[in-house]
This record gives sequence, C-alpha cells and structure tokens, in this order.
Amino acid sequence: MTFDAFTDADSDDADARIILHVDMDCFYASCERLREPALRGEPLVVGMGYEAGEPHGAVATASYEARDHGIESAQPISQALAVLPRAAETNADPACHYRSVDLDFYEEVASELKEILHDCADVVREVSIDEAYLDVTDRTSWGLVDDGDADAGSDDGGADDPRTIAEGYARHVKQRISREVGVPASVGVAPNMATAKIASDHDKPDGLTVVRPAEVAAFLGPLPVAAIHGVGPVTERELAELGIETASDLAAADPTVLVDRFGERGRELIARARGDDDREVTPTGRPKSLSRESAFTETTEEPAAKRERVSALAADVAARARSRDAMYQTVGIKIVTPPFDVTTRASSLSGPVDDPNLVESIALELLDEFVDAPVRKLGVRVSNLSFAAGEQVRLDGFDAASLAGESVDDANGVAAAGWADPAPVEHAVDTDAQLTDWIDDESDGGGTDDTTQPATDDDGQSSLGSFD
DNA sequence: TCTGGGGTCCTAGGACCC
DNA sequence: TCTGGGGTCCTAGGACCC
Repeated sequence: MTFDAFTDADSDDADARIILHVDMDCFYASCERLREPALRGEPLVVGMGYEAGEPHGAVATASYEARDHGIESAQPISQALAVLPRAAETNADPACHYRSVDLDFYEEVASELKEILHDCADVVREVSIDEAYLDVTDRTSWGLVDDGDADAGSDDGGADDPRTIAEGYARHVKQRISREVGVPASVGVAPNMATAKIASDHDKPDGLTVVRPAEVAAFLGPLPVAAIHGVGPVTERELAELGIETASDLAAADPTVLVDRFGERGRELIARARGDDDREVTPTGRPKSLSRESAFTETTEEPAAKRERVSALAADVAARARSRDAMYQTVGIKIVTPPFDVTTRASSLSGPVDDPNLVESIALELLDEFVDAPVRKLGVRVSNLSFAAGEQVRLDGFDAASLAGESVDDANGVAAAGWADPAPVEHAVDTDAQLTDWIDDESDGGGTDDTTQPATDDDGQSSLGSFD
C-alpha cells in the first residue's frame, strides 16, 4: 500500500489534528450478549432500577432490535412492556428480553476496552463508560491511500471520496475492539472533537465515518442543530424560534443575537456548527462530585422513610468517596417532588473531610426543611472533592498530624495514604446540634452563609470555637 | 406513559474582601 | 462617612449528556 503526497487541495489537511471518537453501540446490551449469546439478534432492554418480573425502572439501553419498535433510552420500563412484552412470559411475536443493569460487569468489559484505546493513542479522554476521544495525530495521517481500487467500499458517505490513511487506522481500532472484546463500536474521525463526536453518531451501529478537514463544513451543514453536542430539546426549540434549524443556519447566525439569547454559550454553538473547535483532547480528570440517588416506588410524605433513605444514600456515597480516596468539602441533597420538581440544598465545610457520619448528619439536617413535602426521589451528593493526601480539618482544631500515631482507621487504606481519619472516633458521639454549631462557626472564614444553614437551637458554639 | 441514576458545565445573585 | 470597582466563594437552578 502506498499513498499520495498531499495535493494543493489537501494542503490544509496536512497539519490538521486527527481525532477519533469511539462510541460503543448500545453498550450495556452488548455486554449482556457477551455473556448470554442467545440474546444476539433479539430485542433486548437493559433496565435501571429494574428487577426481573417487576414493572419499575427505566430503560438504560435498548438493543437496535428493540429500538425498531420505538423503545428509547430513559423510557419507563412499564411503557416498554406495553409495546414489547417479556419474552419469558409470552408467545406474542414482538417480544423482548429484559435484564437489569449490572454495572460491575460492564466496567470489567470497559476496562478491557480502554486498554485497547490507550494502546492505540497517546492521549485518551474517557467521557463515560462506553465513549472516548483519542488524539491519534502522531499515529496516522490525513494522507490518501492509493489502493488502486476506487470502489473499495468506503464507509464514509461520498462514493468518490478518496480514502485516508486515518480511515485505515480507525478501522484497525474498531477491529481490535471487535476481535479482542467482542462488542461493536462506532467510530468518528475528524480534525476536532466536536466533529468527531457527530461523525461517530452518523452511521450507528457499527459505523465508521471519516470527515476530512476540507469536508467539515459540508458534512455539518445539512445536519439538524440537535445533532450538535450541547444542543438539547430546550435549545433546539429556542433556535427554531429564531428560524435556525440546521447547522448551516446556525453557522451563519448573527452572533450578537445568539449571545443575547444564550450568553457566551451562543458563541460556542456557532463555532461548533462551523466545525471550529480547538479544544485539546486532555486525559480524563478526577471526578468533581459523587452522588447517589434513588426513587421511591411511590411518592411518600413519611419523614421516617425519607430519613432512612437519606441515611442509606449518605452511607453509600461516603463509602464510594472513601474507596476512591476522595475527600469532600460540600455535602448536598436533592429532593424531587411531584410532578417532577427538583430542589437541591448544599452545605460546605471549612475544609475537606472524609467522614461518613458527617455526611449523614448534614444530609439529614438539610432534609429537615422538607419533612412535610411529598417526595418521589432523594439524592445525596458530595462535591468540592480533593484527592491530595492533605490535611483534614478537625472539629477540635487539632490537625490530623497530631493524631498520626493513633491510627484511628486503617481498615480502608487511608492511613497508608499518609493521613489519619479521625472521623469515627471524633464524631460518633456528636449530636446534630454540635455539628451544626461547628458548621455555623465557620462564618469567620468568610465563606459560609449562615442564613442557609438550618438553624438548630444553638449556643455552645463558643466551646468549639474557643480552640482557635 | 409520567420520568432511573450518575455526572458536567454555566449562570445569577448574595456575602464578603481588598 | 460615602463611594466605587474587582475578585472570590458559596448556593441554587437549569440544560445537557450518557
């Protein structure tokens, strides 16, 4: 195989970046088929919050066979069942297999996958369990392949398009995934992330779409604005009101009008529609927040049920933070009331902690405001994360170092990280009132807004504050 | 047919500091 | 005492994505 030198028309291509967007096709369903091959070719729904035989939950992933019957992600399972009854319970013809999400298994599969991706690129940004950007500029080229066979089945749309070396590289990545992991992927190749993302979506499932630098505008132009990453239902509707329906409409739009309507995001949208995107592919960073939420089977007003749920979620999220060596400075809750109103409350500490009891007591305090509210769903979140093995702020004003010898908690490997976790010993006997006092006492630090703290009866703050 | 769970980023307004 | 401007941090909500 040889390749042509760049012609004049391709000169822009020569120094353009080469970005791959790799997107697994109905990943959860593909994973289920990996361990249960009989599901191949069958309609298959993987449900979240779903248990075998029950009607609760929502569609996390539907196989393409199920999508053919109108099943979509995020749909209630009950609705899917109305269209496609359970294969296990019916002889009806369009029937469907239902499985519940098994994230641990999918993560095992994903880690094999990610190994391949990291093998194929110097920089990989993992966006989610089934999706990643690869910068392969240094591994391949926009140069053209001279394979002496003009109609060799190019997948990238235009039958007359010359084939690039980059296309061959992308095909290689795809084939490795298919061969070594056994799941299908769709790949988009383009000179920037935004276009690569759209390209991977262009020919799903099992697709490969290559957009050469010179083709970007022509490729994006006719697409509906909703194809652009970051344009959801709300923005789509608002753009339509402005008469903007395609990417080329958006590319030609008056920036001042869009900035007026959408703020700086408006400018960003125009750039995306034009295929202008100079974001570097940067490696996946640390998480910014960790959360856990769960829905009640039916709306409840029971204070005890709510508190119990929040306690469980708090314990969960704290455990997850600990397992990931994350400390957190902010604890928040989320309350969903009918019909679907989302409210959040959060409270920050003066420094990062790793303290499950504190997560629970703060979350419960924030919940107090909603004792009487009808609630369909609750969540607990920790944010303001830090991962450095730094100092932990202590209730009594002593720093962690002074306790280093006590080894209060070595069961989680935190001691090995270089700092002691004083939480269990220090807070187990604390009352809610004392904790609140401590939080409120941080007002001298300049950050905490007292008015947002649920007031408990008070006083005694001086006894804690006096250690300063 | 009412809607699961886990995230990200942006904006606006208020408190506070210099 | 009044006034202004710039910057940061915090909370809450919203849009979006998978």
